[in-house]
Amino acid sequence: MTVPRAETEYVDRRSLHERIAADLRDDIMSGELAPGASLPSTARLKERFDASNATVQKALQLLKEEDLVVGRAGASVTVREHRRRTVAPAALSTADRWLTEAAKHGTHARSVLRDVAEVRPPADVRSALNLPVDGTALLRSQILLIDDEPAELVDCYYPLAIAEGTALMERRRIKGGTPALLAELGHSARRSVDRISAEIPTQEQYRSLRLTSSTPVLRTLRVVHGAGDSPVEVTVMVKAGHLYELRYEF
Amino acid sequence: MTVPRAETEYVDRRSLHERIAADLRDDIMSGELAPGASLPSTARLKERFDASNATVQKALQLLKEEDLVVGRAGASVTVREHRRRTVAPAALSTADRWLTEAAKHGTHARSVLRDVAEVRPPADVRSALNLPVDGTALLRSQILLIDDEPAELVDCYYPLAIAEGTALMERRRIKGGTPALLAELGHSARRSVDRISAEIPTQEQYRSLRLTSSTPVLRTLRVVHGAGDSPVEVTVMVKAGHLYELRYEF
DNA sequence: GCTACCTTTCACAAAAACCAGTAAGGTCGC
DNA sequence: GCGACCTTACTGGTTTTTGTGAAAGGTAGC
Repeated sequence: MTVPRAETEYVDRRSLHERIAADLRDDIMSGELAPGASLPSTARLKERFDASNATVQKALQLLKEEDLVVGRAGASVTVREHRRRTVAPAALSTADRWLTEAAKHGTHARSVLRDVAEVRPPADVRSALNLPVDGTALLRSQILLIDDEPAELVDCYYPLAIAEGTALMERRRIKGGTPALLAELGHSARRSVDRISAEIPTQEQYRSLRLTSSTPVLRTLRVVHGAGDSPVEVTVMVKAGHLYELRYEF
Repeated sequence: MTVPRAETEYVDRRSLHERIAADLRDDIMSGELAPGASLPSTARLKERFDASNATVQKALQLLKEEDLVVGRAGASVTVREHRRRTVAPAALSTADRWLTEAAKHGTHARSVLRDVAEVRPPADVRSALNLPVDGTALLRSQILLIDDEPAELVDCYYPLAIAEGTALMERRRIKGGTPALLAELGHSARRSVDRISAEIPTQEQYRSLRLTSSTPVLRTLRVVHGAGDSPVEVTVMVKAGHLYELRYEF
């Protein structure tokens, strides 16, 4: 019968090995533990976190599954090469720019068109498109693969008034990219607004992005405005948190 | 003795009630379930997720702890008012701008100076400041409170060459804000670069921000460049993921 | 080859997650 | 006020996870 005090006693409810992993992960991601460096030994970590051998091991197991560290029996657990993919909004704007960008870094990237359909978009997209509650839009759903690993989910929504009768409605890749096509149609982008948030992945996202443990996702809701500031395209991009970093300059 | 197939069988390893909470949370955050709306009944959720009564309740319990929903016995579990705080980079630049911004929205915000000290900054900050591995910088660590709830951790790092002998080194609030002071010192901001990532909170962050369940955090590493493009200030901002949304326009 | 240090693995107690079912009691439309 | 539907709470029982401690076995320097 423990009596929790209101303010003073605030505890982390995650399991011990998750907490240990969280702190070590931060040391790695912040660069405190650089790639190639060794983590403190199990004995040392036992001390630092006041945990048992196996619990520390389980924490390390999590980091291994995230491909952050490798352990060799007898030697030490070392930090792997893990540079996060930095992506600036300009590079984001089309999947194609993306692909060429990736090629420069020696990685193989490709996008797969998952679905093209007229759907009732989620409420936040709907309001960005100025649609009524029962309004529909054209959805082009893609998934980006880097070295054949799923890396990002991209859902592009277009107003039907714009998409109707164009190549956008066809279930195949747009040659030259959608921005070029939209520009041809007289809807070139004048202004873009990104809204970024960190989310806990849904089951769908978890499976599609092949996430491990409790990785968060980075969600970007992009509204592209055309002439007269009317919305031309709304894109929802969901990336695995540990793979990406967004870069904005101003 | 189950034989896991390599590619096809990829499963979500989170506990069932966490997965249920994740999907419901997405319905709420995307606006699918608007504030005031009722969630499906326990019986319906049991069906939808193929779970038992108690498991569904546990999922709902998580959402209640996040203040996303309220349940009244007999009636239904309804979505609470939860508008996320949207914050644009301009409004971010000083804690003071922040405070006046908050006042406009009828909320009470204040910042507490936690610490002022010369420290060896984390590696990513260090490299942004062009410091050697053993270099130090001045840290001004603050925490932002909104309605007396911790909302954001702000760590500002300044090169010693700039901070030395100025009010920055004193353990008290800067009148007029640090940007104004820096400008006076001849280090006005010419260019800023933000790098945004989603992270799993460390134990420190978890406790300081009073996080619940497995909420991620939104981390912004801002590098402010002055004349000659030399770094004048590096700020690390860590916000609770469910409270914030970043907005960038270009 | 020896030794110190390290990771890894195994056996086992305690805790929790989960299920099925039941029951108490609140809310709302009729 | 009645009944349908709802949230909440509790029981008992199985399975999985979390945690501990000790032992097995690899690595590297001497």
